[in-house]
Amino acid sequence: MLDATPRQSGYRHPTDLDATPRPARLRIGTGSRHPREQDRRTVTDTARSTTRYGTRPTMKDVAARAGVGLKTVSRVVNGEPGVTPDTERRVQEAITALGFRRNDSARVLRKGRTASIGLVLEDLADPFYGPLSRAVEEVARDHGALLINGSSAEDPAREQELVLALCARRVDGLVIIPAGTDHRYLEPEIAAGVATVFVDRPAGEIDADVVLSDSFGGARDAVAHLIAHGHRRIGFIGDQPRIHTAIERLRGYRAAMDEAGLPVDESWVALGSTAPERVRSAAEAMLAGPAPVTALFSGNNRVTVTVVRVLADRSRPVALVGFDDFELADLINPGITVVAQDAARLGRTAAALLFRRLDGADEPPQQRVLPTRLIPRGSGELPPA
Amino acid sequence: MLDATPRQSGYRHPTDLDATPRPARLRIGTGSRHPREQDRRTVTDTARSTTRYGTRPTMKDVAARAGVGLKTVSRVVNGEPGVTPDTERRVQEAITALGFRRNDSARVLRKGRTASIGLVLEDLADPFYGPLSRAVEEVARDHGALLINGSSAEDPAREQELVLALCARRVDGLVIIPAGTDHRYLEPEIAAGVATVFVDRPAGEIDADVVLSDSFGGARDAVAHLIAHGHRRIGFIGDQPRIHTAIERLRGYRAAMDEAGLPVDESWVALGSTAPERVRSAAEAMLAGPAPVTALFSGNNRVTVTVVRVLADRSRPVALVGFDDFELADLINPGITVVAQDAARLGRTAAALLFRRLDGADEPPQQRVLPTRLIPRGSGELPPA
DNA sequence: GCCAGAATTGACAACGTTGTCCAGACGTTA
DNA sequence: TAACGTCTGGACAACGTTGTCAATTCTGGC
Repeated sequence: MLDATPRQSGYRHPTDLDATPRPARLRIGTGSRHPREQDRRTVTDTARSTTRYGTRPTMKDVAARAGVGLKTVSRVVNGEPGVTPDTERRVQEAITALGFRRNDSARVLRKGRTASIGLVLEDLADPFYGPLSRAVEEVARDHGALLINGSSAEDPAREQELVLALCARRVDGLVIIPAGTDHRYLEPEIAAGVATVFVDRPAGEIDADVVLSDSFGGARDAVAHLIAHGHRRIGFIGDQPRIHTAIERLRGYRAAMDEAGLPVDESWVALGSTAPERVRSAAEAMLAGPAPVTALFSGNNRVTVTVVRVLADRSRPVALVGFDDFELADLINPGITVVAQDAARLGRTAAALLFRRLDGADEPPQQRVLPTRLIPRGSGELPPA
Repeated sequence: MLDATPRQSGYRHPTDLDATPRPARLRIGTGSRHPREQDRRTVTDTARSTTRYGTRPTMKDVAARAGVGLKTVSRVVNGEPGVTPDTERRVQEAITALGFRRNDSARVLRKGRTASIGLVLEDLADPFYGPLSRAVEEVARDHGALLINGSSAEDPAREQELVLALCARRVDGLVIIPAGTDHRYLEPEIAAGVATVFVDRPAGEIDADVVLSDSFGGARDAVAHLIAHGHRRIGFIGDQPRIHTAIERLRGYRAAMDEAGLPVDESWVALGSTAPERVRSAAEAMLAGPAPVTALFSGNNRVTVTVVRVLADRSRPVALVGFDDFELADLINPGITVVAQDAARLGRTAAALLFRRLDGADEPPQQRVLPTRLIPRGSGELPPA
């Protein structure tokens, strides 16, 4: 696990994300620029070609070409008032001729704001996070900000690495789907004004805004639904117990069983990796033996998919309710009954909260819990076999 | 459509992405910092609190606190040699005490490289792009770079806006899934050394690296597969003709029909929006009438999903092959036969090419075409009804 | 034609970092 | 002890932009 602060020995630039010893470094196409060349800018502007490789015109170049002062160029570029049409035209021509584009790095340095926010999630390739990320992006766009995102791969160390790299880039705010359980490393950042909102799972050991789905309630509904359809032996396969939602959903499962006065055999509960092999063996274990479960509740979309495959291989029908909706769930036969959470809404809500903070809202950290929705499609309404 | 270069009247900062007139601006929590306050840094370091809101310690602060020079702090932070262990320890303590984190904006400005790349795609929420984005991210991570991504929503103006905003941030390279057909606006950027790789669709009007899937070949295989199973009247529903892959897949469709000596009734071909309603009505039109098609070839995953829904509502079986694989395609009954392209591999290939360029590879632009794979699952093997 | 006041313009100093280069401190050798 | 390297540390000037503020040019009214 990386330290939150730089060390000398073995210290790596926070953006040097590669863990391999390979000395992979970015280099621009021109190779390392000899320092003496840095003075090239002082040659007459006619010596500079628009297409000179690896060199970009600056406002100074534009100013020289247009025969105006540096600040005037800045004014034109930023649409500030106080420039005569004639001057503006000359500057515009120079800008076009040189292919100038303002260097936002310098702007950021000067202004102190980056108009960008960071999103750290588990895996962008997961169909649950795509819409969430897109929703955050849209809100950011509405506020004129860009989105930088990174996947933690459910690894706390990598999460921290990413978050700190984003902080070093001076993102204005962070939306985090936490992998780790201790976020005290964020304290100096938050104190320094980086707005931070956690999504899907609460922050660990610090007080911060959180937007959650109602995992407990959704899970309880799901299991109650199965019970209502006559099931007594119900299995639960969930994610690693380190993950908050997994625990909450397990709690919901137990609550529903408890409320119905049903005992829970511990062999009916499997928390762990969502890797297909593990889920498969867990499901098969629950479905074997003299008193197999007659229904399964799966803790997230990845688990559900694997369980569906397992059940497809069997003749005896087994009821199934999955947490998370997924595309085409209605086209499988029977349709898969799910507890749907609205990923896009999670993202939108979190991003809206973030920008409220950035706009100066000074309220205590809040926790928002979004409701889930049970969608019956057939698999959850199968009677016990 | 935005100009490629700044104008005064109505000019918007390239990162001011919102198209609405609302004056949405980022503001940090502390409100606008009065310029006079900028001198606060010269007060004694004991006056600064670690948790002072909205203010971040700089190397200068660390240096003052550790009683060393500025450059020494820089050396420690960057793990450069030439610092005694004792000095290093003092600096480390100051860093920790102040919660210092290097400001990468300043670093970027000084060094000229950002160690970040941009990815512009159509829609992050599309399950095809999630894995692609993740693959690009992984390669970037291996090279110590961060990924900034944006969705163009298939709008050329928005694509350009995004790309130029990324250029203003001085990303080192760009991976673009183009929405537009004219990328000459990128010429100055490429000339300035921004490595650029296009993915999924070729660049318009400029010469650049491209990584594609074999749309033509994949489509031809798909349709030939249907023909081999006895179909003579085959419909094709694809994306907008503006999109390169749509055209290529149509070409593949025609080629297969042609090679089999089959005529193509123009009512069997529908290119246009992939919005569900449109696809639905297109499919229903092809399936109606006295000589309906007996098989459908759908041009991408969104189309396929809608077509599957349409076919699920009908009693007469209709064969279907879809371009793009998707999760659970095997669990629908019958399983959906698809032409699979490897989105992750597209992303990996493109990113690898990009970093080759950044590492100084000086080859002419190249085009890579990745093969597709026909996966028979049942729906494509149905005989004509 | 002259002056006040407004409008335009540009010089300059930050922003926080890193590269260069020089000044001391220290240890070694003659 | 003097002369010589080597090692450490720091002063300083960039990087490209924007905020301040003063200088300059224009305008209109007399």
